[in-house]
Amino acid sequence: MAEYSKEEIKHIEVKWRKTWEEKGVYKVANDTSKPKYYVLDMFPYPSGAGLHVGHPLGYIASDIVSRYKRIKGFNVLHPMGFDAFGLPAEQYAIQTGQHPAVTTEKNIRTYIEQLGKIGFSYDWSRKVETSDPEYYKWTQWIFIQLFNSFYNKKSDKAESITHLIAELDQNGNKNIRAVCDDETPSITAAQWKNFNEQDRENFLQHYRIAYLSEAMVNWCAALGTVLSNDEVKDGVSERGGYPVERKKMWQWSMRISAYAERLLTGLDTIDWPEPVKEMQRNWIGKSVGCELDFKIENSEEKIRVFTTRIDTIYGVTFMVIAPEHELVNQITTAAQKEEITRYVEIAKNRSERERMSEVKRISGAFTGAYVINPFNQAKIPVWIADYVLAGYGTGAVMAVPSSDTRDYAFANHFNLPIINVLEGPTCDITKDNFEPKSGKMINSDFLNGLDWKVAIEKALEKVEALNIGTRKVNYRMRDAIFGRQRYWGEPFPVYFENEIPKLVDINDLPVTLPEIDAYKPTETGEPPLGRAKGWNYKGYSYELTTMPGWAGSSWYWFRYMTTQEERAKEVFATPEALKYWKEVDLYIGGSEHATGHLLYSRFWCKALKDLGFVESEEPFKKLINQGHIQGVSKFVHRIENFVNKDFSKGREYFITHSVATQIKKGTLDDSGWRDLQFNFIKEFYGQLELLTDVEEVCQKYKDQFNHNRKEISITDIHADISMVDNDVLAVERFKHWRTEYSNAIFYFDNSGKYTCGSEVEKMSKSKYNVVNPDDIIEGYGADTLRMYEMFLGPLEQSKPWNTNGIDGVYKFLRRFWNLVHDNTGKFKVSDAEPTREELKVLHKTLKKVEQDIENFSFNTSVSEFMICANELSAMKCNKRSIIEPLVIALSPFAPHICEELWSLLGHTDTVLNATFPLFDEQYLKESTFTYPISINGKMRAEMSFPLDMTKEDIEKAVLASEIVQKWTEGKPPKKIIVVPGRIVNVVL
RNA sequence: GCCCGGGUGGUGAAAUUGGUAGACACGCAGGACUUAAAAUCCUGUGGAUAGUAAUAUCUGUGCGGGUUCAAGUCCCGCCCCGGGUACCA
Repeated sequence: MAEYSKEEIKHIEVKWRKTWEEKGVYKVANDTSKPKYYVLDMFPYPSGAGLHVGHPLGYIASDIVSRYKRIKGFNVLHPMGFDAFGLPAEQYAIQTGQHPAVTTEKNIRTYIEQLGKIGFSYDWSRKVETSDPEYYKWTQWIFIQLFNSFYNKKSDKAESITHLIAELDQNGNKNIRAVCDDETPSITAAQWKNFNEQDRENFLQHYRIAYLSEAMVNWCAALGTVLSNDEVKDGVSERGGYPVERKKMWQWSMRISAYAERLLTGLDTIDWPEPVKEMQRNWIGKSVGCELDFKIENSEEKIRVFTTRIDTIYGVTFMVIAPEHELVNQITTAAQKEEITRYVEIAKNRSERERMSEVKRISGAFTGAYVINPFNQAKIPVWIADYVLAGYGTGAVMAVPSSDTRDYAFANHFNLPIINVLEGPTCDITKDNFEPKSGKMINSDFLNGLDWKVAIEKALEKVEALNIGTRKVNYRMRDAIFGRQRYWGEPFPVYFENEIPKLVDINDLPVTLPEIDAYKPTETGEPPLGRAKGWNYKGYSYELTTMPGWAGSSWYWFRYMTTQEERAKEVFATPEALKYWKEVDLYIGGSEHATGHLLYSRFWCKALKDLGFVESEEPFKKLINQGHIQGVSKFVHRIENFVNKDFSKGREYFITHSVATQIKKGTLDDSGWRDLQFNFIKEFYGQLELLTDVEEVCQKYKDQFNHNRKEISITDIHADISMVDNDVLAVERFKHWRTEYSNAIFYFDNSGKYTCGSEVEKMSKSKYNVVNPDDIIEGYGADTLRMYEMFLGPLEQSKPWNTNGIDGVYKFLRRFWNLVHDNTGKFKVSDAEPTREELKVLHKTLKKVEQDIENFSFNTSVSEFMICANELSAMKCNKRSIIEPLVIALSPFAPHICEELWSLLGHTDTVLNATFPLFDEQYLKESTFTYPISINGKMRAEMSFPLDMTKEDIEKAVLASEIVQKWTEGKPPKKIIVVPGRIVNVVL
């Protein structure tokens, strides 16, 4: 007996969460008698800032689906865990010396506690943490499987490396068709047999799926570590500003390129948002073309290029190779040496992103060398330029300035010739409508007159006939670097014996992270693990890099399938569980993972399937992207160079938002500036000067202010959003928080308030704009938080957080509660027969809600519930036959209040074991429809007609109506369109 | 730069996928209850013009064009914002 008040909400929510836990209602068994449904949220990284209101957005959605599917009769797996390895914890460790495991554990505990308060139906007994040795043991185990595999093109799948070795023993590699490095030599069985152990391993590395290779990295000598592109700004490290150089390093890599084709075609079999599929397709970047050798003039060397447009071969007027190309030094003539060296030096350390994005700044250098066009023996100059990347294709392009815009810009800039080889209305590269894939060939010898597509095929035949190149499918996707020069990651199950990488015995897993004295690289530039004392495998030193962040998250959904008890069985997941759960039915997470996590996970899933460990080819059947909740940051505005420093004695001056904006725009007028001066003086001297008027004061202190307005600027400084209410700053709290500003002077607006500026930014601790779900729950309860986050808008959309509308959701829940509570707060339900109107409201709601959940349109289902509660309130309906089905339908959204009402309605079992009520179409049938009557497409009137009325009758009735008569002025309309059950449009 | 997404009242948004633009909320305004405030309830609310009023007309979905009986929705060209761009997760 109570009102739906703050105290009551807390009481109800705490009570039910405790009961659910005690009864273990969320514990999921691998119960094969029921159909399964696997709902997964993307693994959170437990950051030190704790959970903010952005995190639960997707979790609430997946929880609604989980609860809904459960009351629809499915056995639902809905687990949660933590992607616990990562750079932030390590960065924190470097700064504070705290072991990352300690801070990570602490953060995880906070997350679990915060998640617990929202009422999620997770089966916590299945939790995984990637940094837990019991978990990463299996990550290491998977690495071992991949190390021991190669990709056989004949069977089109990964196989054991022993198959490859057997074949090498027999025939060398002449019959082997496997994915391997480009520079893999051809060897005979005899050669193979003569190889010593090291040669053999080096050779096998060309084939292994997990292998060592030289890869380009951003090396920062001062920090002794490798940096991500993210951490490099303008060629120097973001932290500290130390120089960064591009350097080749031996790194573990994953031969994901072997799976390029399957990753591409697999996209057609999964229900993912089209944009994400598109991004993966672009990332994989399949292009069909050919590789072609150009002989270097006066040399035996050749330069190999890849092109998709071999048809334009007669338009090649120069060649561009990457500054890192291996032949650069060799081919450069003495005269060009200096220029080339200088260019290479500059280009080398620029990031790929910079090199690709700076399209307007054209740069390059001539090597002095020439190659010969194999089709017409034309002599072609060879340039280097940084728009050509070494890592893509062959690192060399045959430039056709008449059909490629970058080549054209380059040719234009350096005055290189341009030969048109295509003719047609859209073939002129200087025109806006230029379309490279159009027209017919000209200036192209035997290709003349052919359509470009046909010409490609003809030219390819010629290439093959002349034996100067081969057809080739190229993928933009490169193999994935799998090593990190960091501490806080999975150690590799690898040690080195005489520089030969060898695997740790499976029975010795896991290789646990050793303790080290500091989380920094060693003095000699080795990774942090180099500091570990006495850390070795049977006397041999371990691999010192660790696995990247994506290692642990590339298989975690399999681990969840296995119950805690089964995990003791020494398997990464039991075969029974894998067979039952197969793959994730619904995966919810951000689209920022489109080309990282989601691609790597698909890759590992396929590899594990090839090796016979799992059943599914694809890990995530359906994917939904969730938008991000952004923060709204608040700013105070500090005016710079306005008051003389000697005079102000270091006191800062903060001015209210409207004035700051005027200063920024340069629209503040003279009296505004005068007020600024006057206010400063007034505040500076306290009450002393109040007797004098503004003009006088300003005149007196004229010299204390800068009157050159061009030198005056505004600096925006973050204010913690907890100190800002409705844009108004609590000035004293701000001064207390930022003691360096404790004696600052504030300039208020007319109403005597200090108004802050705001901006939408990422929600982050450093921007002081984090909103914690705990605070919302404290004020309104978890049910309101859940429904409000859904009510905010479509799940996929990003939006800034604001609590402006939260009262509406809270009021709805209270209204729903009040349907079955009288005004003294007493529970009251009627067993009377429902009216037809009440049944209509019920079934309309059930229909809409079910459809909306199936379409993941949760915001509209919340609205529908609101409409329903409004209508039932108006009818004063408290009938059990109406309320009870609604309680079940609402329970996935607001589980606490519904569980309470369910129990008040007399049920002893949890509402989770109820069955979702089906809607009945018979209550929704209408016999008439109110047609909008438009004139020339503009709605002018409404008219009701029976739904079975014929078009002709409607037409007559509409034309006869007064309103239409008014518009037609008696003349017959040009046309009249009647769409039954939709609209009538009269065209005049 | 390239790839992907988004832009609708003062605010969050909705719109049967080409068919009444602004459902549902917040906010605001007015009213009821109250000694008063809070809470609650009721009414109104895109903008402009005219009218005491019911109402009427025009205008309106980032900007400029187009297709159509009909465009927030489809097509072409721009502008702005967010994500990714290979060691953030």
